[in-house]
Amino acid sequence: MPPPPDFQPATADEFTVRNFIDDIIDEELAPGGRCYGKTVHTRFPPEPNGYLHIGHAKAIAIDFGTALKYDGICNLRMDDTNPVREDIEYITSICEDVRWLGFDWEDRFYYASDYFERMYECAEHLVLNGLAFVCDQSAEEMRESRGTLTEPGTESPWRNRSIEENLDLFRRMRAGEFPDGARTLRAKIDMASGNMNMRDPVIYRIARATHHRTGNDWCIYPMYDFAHPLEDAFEAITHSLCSLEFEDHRPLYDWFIENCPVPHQPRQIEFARLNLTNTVMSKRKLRILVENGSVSGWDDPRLPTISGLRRRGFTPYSIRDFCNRIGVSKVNSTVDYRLLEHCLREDLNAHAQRVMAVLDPIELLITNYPADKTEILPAENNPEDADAGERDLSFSGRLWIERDDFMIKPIPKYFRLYPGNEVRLKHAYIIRCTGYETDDFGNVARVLAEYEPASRGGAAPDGRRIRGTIHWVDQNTAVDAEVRLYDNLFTVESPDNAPGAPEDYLNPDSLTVRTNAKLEASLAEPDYGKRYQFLRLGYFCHDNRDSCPDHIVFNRTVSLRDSFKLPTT
RNA sequence: UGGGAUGUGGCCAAGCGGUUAAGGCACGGGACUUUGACUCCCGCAUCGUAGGUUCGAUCCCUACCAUCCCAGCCA
Repeated sequence: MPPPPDFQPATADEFTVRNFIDDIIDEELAPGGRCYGKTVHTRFPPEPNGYLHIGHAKAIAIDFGTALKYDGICNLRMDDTNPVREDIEYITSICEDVRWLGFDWEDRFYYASDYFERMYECAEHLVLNGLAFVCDQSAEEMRESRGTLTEPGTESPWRNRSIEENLDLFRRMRAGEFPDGARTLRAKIDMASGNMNMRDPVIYRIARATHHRTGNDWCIYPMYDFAHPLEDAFEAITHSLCSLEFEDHRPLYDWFIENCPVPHQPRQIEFARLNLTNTVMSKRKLRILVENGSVSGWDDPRLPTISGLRRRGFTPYSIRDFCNRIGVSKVNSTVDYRLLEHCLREDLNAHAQRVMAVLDPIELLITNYPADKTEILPAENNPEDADAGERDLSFSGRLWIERDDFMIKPIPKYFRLYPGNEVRLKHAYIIRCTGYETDDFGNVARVLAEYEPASRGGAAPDGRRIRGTIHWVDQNTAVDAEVRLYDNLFTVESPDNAPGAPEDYLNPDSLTVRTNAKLEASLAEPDYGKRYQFLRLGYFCHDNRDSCPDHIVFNRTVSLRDSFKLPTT
């Protein structure tokens, strides 16, 4: 598939932070090790039943990143073994997201469903070796006989059928002779195991569901525990990296690898999945937010979905950087979302084009500036990047400035505009506030000031210090726009652990819309995928869904750090 | 006396018997500043607890405590 417009491919030199998985791999790659002489081969195996989120980004970064570190390869594989939950629509979005994140599976895009025939053969092999049996227990009976966490289960009455009968029954299961749920194929392991997964787990169920790829070819489908190790083995995966909850599935993973005729012996290694403060990460909880209208959709910019982050304006690099910085370990943890913001700002600071925009405008009238005069002032595009060049700004005596940048009676340490005070208009002139006008309601409607002609460009001719510099937009050329400001979706750090439901902690101010924003003229044409810094306000990008030339809509990706807090009114 | 795993500062996370116990984020100071941004300085831990082994333990042993995962014909 073609790369997305803001494609930033991941490179091996990004992945230098070592972790415990690398220690294991190093050992296995050494002479005499399990993988001596082999190419490290990993895979990212999403189930196509939902959208990817930043938790997946961590897994993706580990799977693809580990391959990159070792000059190995990583497959993208749709783990589509349960047709009743999966849908083709998710496949495209998953591919798009992985690609956007900067990872490349080249020609190694696979479907678990492509292995259904080989998996079936493995199952027959188990039957033939007396390691699997067809069980007639109902789901309820099976649950009852499974035992509990502290008590062993009891063996199924069908456990000791002959190999011939099992083979016959299993073939008839495949042939569609039995109704859904009537029988299962189970591995014959140990009903007394302390590990529930080893208590004769089901490996095939009967389900007449139309599979998005195999259609109605099958009426039996393999279970994850059986299918996954086989998929890995078929693809010659050396390291099957997954999250912690599969730790106690590993004995079963190994059991299938040992007992099935597979060409390779992959090893499963588990790591802790990502949790982020002030948000939720599970597909189920995200779905609730989408379906109950708490957010506008799966790509709502407040969501930690990859599509939401993309729409919000995150860069792929910042997400990869974040994944590298949080590290990889086996400790359940919740990472402060501010680390994510830090990675974002760091990337954006270096690359975002600076522009000026006023989100909550009030008029500034420069009384000693000729009424019909207009001039063009140069402005640097990015002080962090000398190659970014300059652009022209139009200036006149009638400007828009930020409401927050004026106070009738200044609070302590306020060095913006107030009667009598001097301030610099960024890139333009030094002005002194001479007064203000209010509307019928007593609100400030217009600020009056005089400019110092000799300070063109912003420098004080006598070198005196000007404490405050504010941004502005020329009324003559201003572009109207809607600007959306975002804050945490939840007011508590761990909505997952707080009493009640996450929805009880939704932040009513997670979205603030400024419908009357004024932008400098250079922003008249939408440039999707381009990131801007609105001076003193933060980083912004066009909303990739709603912004158009007739109605410009910007999203605030993240605010600038701000050590000065205006009292909240 | 079910099984599996984990415990290093507010949040992540190095450390693998001898270190002043890395680094990042956050936080608090300060410098610089035509973005109160950026950048730069400074500050910020005795390693879950209790014993033990050792000349010496965050690293080894024992016990205890806490937390997480597992009883889908989901993945």
